[in-house]
Amino acid sequence: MGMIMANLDFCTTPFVEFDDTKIFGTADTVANFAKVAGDDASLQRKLSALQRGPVRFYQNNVIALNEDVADHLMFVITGVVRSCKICRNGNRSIVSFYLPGDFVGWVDAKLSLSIEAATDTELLFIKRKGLVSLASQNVRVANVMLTATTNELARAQEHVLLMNKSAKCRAATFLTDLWVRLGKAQYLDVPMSHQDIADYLGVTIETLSRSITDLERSGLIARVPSQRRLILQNHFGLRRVIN
Amino acid sequence: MGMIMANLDFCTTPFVEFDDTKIFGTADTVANFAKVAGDDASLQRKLSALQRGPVRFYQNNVIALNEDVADHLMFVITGVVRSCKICRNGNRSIVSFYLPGDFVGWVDAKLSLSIEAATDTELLFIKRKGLVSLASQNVRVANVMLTATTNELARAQEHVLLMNKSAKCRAATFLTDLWVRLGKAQYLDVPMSHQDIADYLGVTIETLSRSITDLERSGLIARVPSQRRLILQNHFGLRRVIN
DNA sequence: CGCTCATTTGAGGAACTTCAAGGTCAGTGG
DNA sequence: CCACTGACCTTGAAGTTCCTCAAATGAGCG
Repeated sequence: MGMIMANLDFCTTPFVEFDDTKIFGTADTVANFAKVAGDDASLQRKLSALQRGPVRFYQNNVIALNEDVADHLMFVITGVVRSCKICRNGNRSIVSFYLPGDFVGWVDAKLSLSIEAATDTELLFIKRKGLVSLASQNVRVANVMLTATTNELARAQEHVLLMNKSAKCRAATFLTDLWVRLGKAQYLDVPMSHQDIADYLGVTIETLSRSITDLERSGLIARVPSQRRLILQNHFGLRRVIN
Repeated sequence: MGMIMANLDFCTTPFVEFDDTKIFGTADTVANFAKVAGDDASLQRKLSALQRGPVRFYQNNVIALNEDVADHLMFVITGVVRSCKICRNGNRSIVSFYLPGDFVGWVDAKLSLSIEAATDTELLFIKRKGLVSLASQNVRVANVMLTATTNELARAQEHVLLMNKSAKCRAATFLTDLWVRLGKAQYLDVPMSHQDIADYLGVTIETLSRSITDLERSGLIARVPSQRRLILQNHFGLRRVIN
């Protein structure tokens, strides 16, 4: 089964695999936590003993504050999850988006982020300690955990790099990476709101809008009216902007 | 032994501990990789079999390109290491600083960063595969790895958050966190150059200089002339700026 | 249609960068 | 001891990017 690990947000290189077996789902589909176990039926049972759910959340529901995730990790099955922080002056920053196949909640407490549903979403809740102790008995589980954390680390580092670029570059990078993650389809249907994207990219919604309009005027992308749907037209040109 | 895990860069909450035993060194001292093993002599031997070094690098030496770190992880014993990227227009971004007790190189390949010595430094090179397989036999090693990666992830996420603040706030945050990490001594001796700090904070060196001068004029910090030495005078005021 | 919410557009202002020059300090050689 | 040098940091003035505030437009829905 050529399933792809949804390694998640949008400033990162496309697909990540664990071992030789690609696991989890693509971004626009459904991920399956049991696949962490591969064909090992006994391990599958142990894994499912750790999980609760799937639990459904609607757009903009708060799923957890990460003070609360000390006991549980989350696993995204469908939809998009965001982790964000609102600081005293009212500004919101989105630290990360999580797509199907991603684990949420590696980082507990330290920074107090809010885990929220960016779209309607379904999640599994997984007992953290159980998973950790399973990992110390099973190489496959340990590797999945290490891969998941280092992948998220890589994405966070790319995010830091992105914040040093111009607004237009940030927008072009975001859209291109999203398009790649969603399987390079003809149309790019953006699942999250402009406000979410703006808060992720560290610009205002007005600046984001202007950046996208700018990309459109340059012929790099086109918009299908009346939907959050785009077409990336000039990949070479986009690559030039991104760099 | 009340040793503190040097969890590294400067936008993060102060001290992180693993298990009940605090390991590694403080930032201004020397870290010891063998302490990962605790009192287990057999494990200590296995760990030291994986390591090469310590290897010494001088300031601004390139230690590795992270395409090269597929086989090896690094462990900082003394000094400060930076990971950075220079993009086509010549701008340099520093993604992270690593202090004694930190592991460098969890993220291989994906984003092509350069690992460099921000000060004179001593490193251990550790066989990645050996450590990973050791972790699947030993809970303690597995936990150290998970803690190290999630700590670095937390720092990277704080870094993202920091990039959405004003230049003055970024500078105040950086200096305060650095002061905490260095043990809250009377003086804060900044180990890295202003250029490095500026590239880490995503501002120009001029803006950084103006921000620091501004903090000084407000009486929040004071400078000891002729050295990279500061005194944080008004912690309450700094906290107000940081937020 | 009329409402609401999301996005777009415009004009002015603030924050930061760029460019250019000056200052400080440690090391070096006279 | 002093001048010279180079690395590093600071300061000033002008320019650019992005933000803020305000208003208009568009999309979805009863």
